[in-house]
Amino acid sequence: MEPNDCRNCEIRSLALFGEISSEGVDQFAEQTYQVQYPAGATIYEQGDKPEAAFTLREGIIKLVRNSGTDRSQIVRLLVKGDLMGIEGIFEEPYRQSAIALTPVRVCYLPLPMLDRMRTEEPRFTEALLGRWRRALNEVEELAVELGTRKAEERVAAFLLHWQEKAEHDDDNWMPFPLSRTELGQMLGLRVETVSRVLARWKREGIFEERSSRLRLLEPDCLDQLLAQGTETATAAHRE
Amino acid sequence: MEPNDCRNCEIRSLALFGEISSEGVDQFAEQTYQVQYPAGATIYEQGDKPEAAFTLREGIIKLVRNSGTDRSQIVRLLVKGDLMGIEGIFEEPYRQSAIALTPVRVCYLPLPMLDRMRTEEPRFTEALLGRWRRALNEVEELAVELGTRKAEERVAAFLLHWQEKAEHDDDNWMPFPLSRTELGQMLGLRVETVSRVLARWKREGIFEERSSRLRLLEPDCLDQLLAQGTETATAAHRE
DNA sequence: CGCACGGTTGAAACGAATCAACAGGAGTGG
DNA sequence: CCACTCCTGTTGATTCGTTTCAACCGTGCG
Repeated sequence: MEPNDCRNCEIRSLALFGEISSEGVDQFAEQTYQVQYPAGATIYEQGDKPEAAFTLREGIIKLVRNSGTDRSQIVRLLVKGDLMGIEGIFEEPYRQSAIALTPVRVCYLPLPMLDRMRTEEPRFTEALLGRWRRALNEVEELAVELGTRKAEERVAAFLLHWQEKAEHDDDNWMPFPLSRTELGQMLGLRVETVSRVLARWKREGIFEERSSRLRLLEPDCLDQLLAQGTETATAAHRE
Repeated sequence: MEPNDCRNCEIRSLALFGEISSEGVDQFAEQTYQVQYPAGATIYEQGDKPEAAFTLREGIIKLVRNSGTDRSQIVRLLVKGDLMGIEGIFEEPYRQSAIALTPVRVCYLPLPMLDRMRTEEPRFTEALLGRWRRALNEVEELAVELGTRKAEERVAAFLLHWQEKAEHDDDNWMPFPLSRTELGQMLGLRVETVSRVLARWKREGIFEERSSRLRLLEPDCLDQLLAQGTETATAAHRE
């Protein structure tokens, strides 16, 4: 819990400060703190009054929206460099809960500091804009999957997207910290459905899994599966 | 197709310029134009290279995302004052197609002008931020509906939300310019399913419909329907 | 007048949810 | 150290909801 050296942050290029001048960063750095949470911890809860936003430095976080239903929906997965909880600068309660899927390290960015940045650093607002835009894009994509694809396709699409997004190390092994239930909460499916699909694909050698990591062996297989839903779309371009 | 008097625009309080000083508005006003489109017209198409953004002055527009599938997904409905196509200022192709559901009037906001505004008017970026934030919120809500609710509930939720969003005139009649097919494209359902639900509700006197307008007679009925899915959630707050 | 299109309805097929049971591993307490 | 429980993943059988296929109606339009 001590002030950061944000100027030399190893993920600064990814993070919010990456888009702000080094001198600009320095004056704010001392007001931020790094915090760690174990897997399963709640960083903040939907509906709570925000006192800070967070940059994710290490680990993976799910943003969960609870809504009326007994089923909750994961609306986004965050990886290194992602920003969360920034809705606070609009005097708005947190719109989702942020829950660690792995042990995580986050930067704690107090709201008053962010408010000052917003007025003093024009680039800051620009940076936020870019983030919000990308977030919107991701959620829209999720909505499309949920609205137009069936179970198998959703799982396939997820795995392929996730491979892009998550940092797959040396030999295509990527982190896969979601339980079957959670994957279901992301894709609008029940545990059993997810389990069946994955179990079958594992048998068929389409991917392998080891201690919360996963590797696609036949990504083309999944591509094809998605392409099948597409064939009419490529031929006739209307609907 | 002649320059606007944006300063005295009757919807300025809603629109993008509402958050910018009157003097600021004037210097940009002469570069904007009003354009009309008939129902069914495409204002812009997903994937195209943007040359402008648009403010919707009158009418209703759907934002449609085409994705791989043969089914397309409506990701948002726009009403008076809403902004669309602003992703252009990031050198990004349009992410959805914008299609008029009714005859519409829009303001044409050329990209070069918006670029200048972005650098010269700090409040402009702020204004965008607010809009992006609200859009994200809406799409997240859509994703939750798609992921967690079944057909009937989705339709009910839509009608209730739409009543909030659309301007219901004197006696609760609201515009309802969507075909059953389109409502299906919004809610991830097929025409027949939507039709069945609505037809039944109409028989049961839950709402009435007249020439693209609709009035809820028993909104409480729909509320209850949504609440049923909720009961476990209010009792036990986890899942 | 005939045709196309949007909405409606029925019957059958299909996909996913639900219910139920079990296996394996982690953690606990005797 | 073993017995027990709890939790996650798996699998099967059944039920339920939605899609699909098909037919029909009414309306607007060429």
